[in-house]
Amino acid sequence: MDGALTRAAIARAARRVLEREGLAGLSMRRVAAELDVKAASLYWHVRNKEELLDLLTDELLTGAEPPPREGPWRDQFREYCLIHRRLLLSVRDAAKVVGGRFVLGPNVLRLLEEQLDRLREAGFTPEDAALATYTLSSYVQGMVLQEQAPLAAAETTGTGRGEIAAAAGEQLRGLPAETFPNLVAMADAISGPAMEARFRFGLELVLDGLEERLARTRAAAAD
Amino acid sequence: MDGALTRAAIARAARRVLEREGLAGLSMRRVAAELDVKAASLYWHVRNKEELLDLLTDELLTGAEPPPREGPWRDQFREYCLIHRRLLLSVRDAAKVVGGRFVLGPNVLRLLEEQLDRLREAGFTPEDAALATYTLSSYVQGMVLQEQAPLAAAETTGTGRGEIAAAAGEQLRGLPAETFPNLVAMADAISGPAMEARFRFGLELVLDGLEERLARTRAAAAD
DNA sequence: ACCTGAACACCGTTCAAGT
DNA sequence: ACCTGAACACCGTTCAAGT
Repeated sequence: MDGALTRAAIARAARRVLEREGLAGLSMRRVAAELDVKAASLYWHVRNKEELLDLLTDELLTGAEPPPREGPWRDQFREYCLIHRRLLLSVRDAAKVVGGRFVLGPNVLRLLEEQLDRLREAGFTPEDAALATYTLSSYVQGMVLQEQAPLAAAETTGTGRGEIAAAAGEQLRGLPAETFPNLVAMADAISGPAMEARFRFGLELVLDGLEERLARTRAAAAD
Repeated sequence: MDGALTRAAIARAARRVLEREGLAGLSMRRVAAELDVKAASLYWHVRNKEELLDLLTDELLTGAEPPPREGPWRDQFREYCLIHRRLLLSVRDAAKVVGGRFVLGPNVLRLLEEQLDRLREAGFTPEDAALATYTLSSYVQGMVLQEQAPLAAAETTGTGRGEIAAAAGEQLRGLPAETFPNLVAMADAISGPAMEARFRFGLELVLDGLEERLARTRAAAAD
């Protein structure tokens, strides 16, 4: 089934290389080698590396299954975002690949369509529904980008992943207290919270905001 | 003043190269050339390119001035985020450089200290203040990353920047209406809103959520 | 229509050698 | 202490040539 050299096969091969070698190791030559082919061959199917990364971006969303369509919309969208986060986290450097890329691939379209449908059903206006999806996906992407950053840093410096947070705490505590009183005093509060807790905090803020917005929409419609 | 080859001078040179050539054109050799020096020389001051990018990340925040410390905290933080956004937008590929990088440079520390101070004064707990800054900066970064993406795409494809949004709208409208009813029907609502409007929408959601959170904190404290 | 060999102009990084 | 020349092992991309 992998015999044919197609765009889909190239995307899957790129994914395997990314998982194994990271973004820095993702070269046209290695993706080609993964497919037992020479680098130049890829250029028949793909304009350049940018386009290959676009294919890879949609490929990375392949496993994404929407949460069950039951219960309050708020719970559904919390799940949506947690799933999105876990998916990105599950592949090395995934957020860096996806971030800053404008792709309307089949998986993106499928997920977007489903989200918009649920938001409309919940009572959001078309404009608010569209804007809500932008907000949520940007937040998830920005947050996972931050979350995967220390891991990348740990790789280059050779330090362990968990130690990075502790090291950050140390660094903050060691700052001059005259110029950075808050950073010193709040060192634990800053470096302490686990990544998932940080993620959930902001997520609930956005969901709170959306709920208020929906309430106002309904009140206006009732007039 | 630029005679000495220091880490600060290297960071400034990297910024100039980034603005002129973009992230793809930012090579050790070009940064070195910008300083009338050979690439190998940089390695005396900097471990590797990753570390140079870390320096550049903090350098990119150099011009960031906090908004005046007056009026409601909510207005102050709206301004903070708008400033942060404009700053990133003002340098080509800035979001891609900053994103996914864990840097506690002088500028980051200075801005973070100031933000935490204002949040504490507004009545947030240390934990909530720390979490709020994570949420806001992740959101800004994720959003600007999206915003700079079409520009990057326009460069490689040769299309104009404004046309990209229109093209996205066209693409959505042209989708099969049976499988993507919402994407087709809402094509305008999705591709229409200007970038700053999209940014402000999500920003107000987060600020709404923070306001609620603060109200609850105060209610609990009053008991 | 699809793949390859060979080449071009670049990379990041190292290290012995210079001053 | 700081910079360079020269080299190494890679890159992305092109294109004439093969089948």
